[in-house]
Amino acid sequence: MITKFTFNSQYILSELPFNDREFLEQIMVDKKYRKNQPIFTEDTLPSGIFYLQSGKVKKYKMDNDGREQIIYIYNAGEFFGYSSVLSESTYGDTAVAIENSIISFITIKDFNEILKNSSSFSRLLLKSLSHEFSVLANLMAVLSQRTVRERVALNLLILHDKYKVDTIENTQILLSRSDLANMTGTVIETLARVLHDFKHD
Amino acid sequence: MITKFTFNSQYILSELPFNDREFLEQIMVDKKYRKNQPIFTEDTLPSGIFYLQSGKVKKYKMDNDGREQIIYIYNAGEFFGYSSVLSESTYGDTAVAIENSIISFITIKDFNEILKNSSSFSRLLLKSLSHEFSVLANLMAVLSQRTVRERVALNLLILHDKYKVDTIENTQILLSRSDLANMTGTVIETLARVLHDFKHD
DNA sequence: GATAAAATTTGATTTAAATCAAATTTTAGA
DNA sequence: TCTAAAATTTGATTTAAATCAAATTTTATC
Repeated sequence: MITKFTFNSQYILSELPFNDREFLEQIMVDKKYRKNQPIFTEDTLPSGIFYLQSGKVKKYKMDNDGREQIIYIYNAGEFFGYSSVLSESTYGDTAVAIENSIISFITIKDFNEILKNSSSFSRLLLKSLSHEFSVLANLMAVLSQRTVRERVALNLLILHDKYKVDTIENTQILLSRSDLANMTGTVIETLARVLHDFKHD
Repeated sequence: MITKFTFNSQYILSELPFNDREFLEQIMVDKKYRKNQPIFTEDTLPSGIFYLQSGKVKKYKMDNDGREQIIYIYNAGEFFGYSSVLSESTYGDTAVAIENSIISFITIKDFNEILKNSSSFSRLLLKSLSHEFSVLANLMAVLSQRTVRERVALNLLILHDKYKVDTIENTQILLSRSDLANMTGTVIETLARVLHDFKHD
């Protein structure tokens, strides 16, 4: 059920043939990002794609009034920022590290190179992107049809899954109220009230 | 601006190398669909992909209470239903013809064949799918951040573009109130009121 | 460790939009 | 063309959630 709301590009690296994977790992360049540090910004041209080695990254769209709608929160092992490169357009959203993160970068040139040479890679990307498309469609339906309470509950489930470590009991969701509100599509006051109510259950 | 909200897979056919296009057009099988006839249904397994020769098709998700959220309305020249095949999953939504339509069908077998043999085709699909992903992200932000009035106005612009014929003046949006409401994420009563208000402007 | 700043919670009020209900108009079928 | 059914509009009311405001708690900095 939760898979309807989570991307799964993690399998790209693991399912890639050895040679392709070797090449990819050689050309990736790691960089550390501190919490709150931007990775790319809406409406700018992409210079490559990203692979999240560790940490968490939020991707959001900002409206005219400065309200942000979080589209997705990426977890370790996921590729991101590739759809703008593939569609040959500017970034449609902004990506910011919400924890200290280590992110690998692959230049457009290298990305196109591997895309050209590896049909496995492009096939895996197509598969991953198709799933991501369905996730956004599911999120769309939730945003328009479910109440704030239901959306908060769903997002807590999704986040629990993303933040889970060794044992389920130890899972802590280290996310600000404003990020959770911006994921859910509500304001922080309403979110605080809903969370308060949930504690009685 | 409107391009942020419209798919553009039309270019796939036109940009395809001659041989690939020939092959594709040979294997496509046309079928007529009457208004309101379903094309595929949520949670069923895909047996191929579709190309809309003429007419209009809505794709929507149904929630438990029977409310539908329209994800997209396809126009002539667009491919659809391919993301479920690519992600190797069941259909995440239901497609229904909202006008009498002619739709070409390509079996999974043939689709995978051309995908394997034509790097142009897979590259074009990747490009198209990436754009479609960004469209859904944009729609998500609109659904969560804009008022009903704003969403209705935006959807009228989008539909005007989809329904436009020879001259702009002749454009008629032949879409039921309930479909427009389900696109906008509202109920028909509210939609009727908003449209009433718009007529004074 | 004290203090300021930021984040979160709680309270009161407003508002946009849904719901419920009924009237009117349009469409389709006999 | 008449009639019934479906679609749309209009009206009254309710409700979920946003907004405005202030208090409290947490976090970061000197």
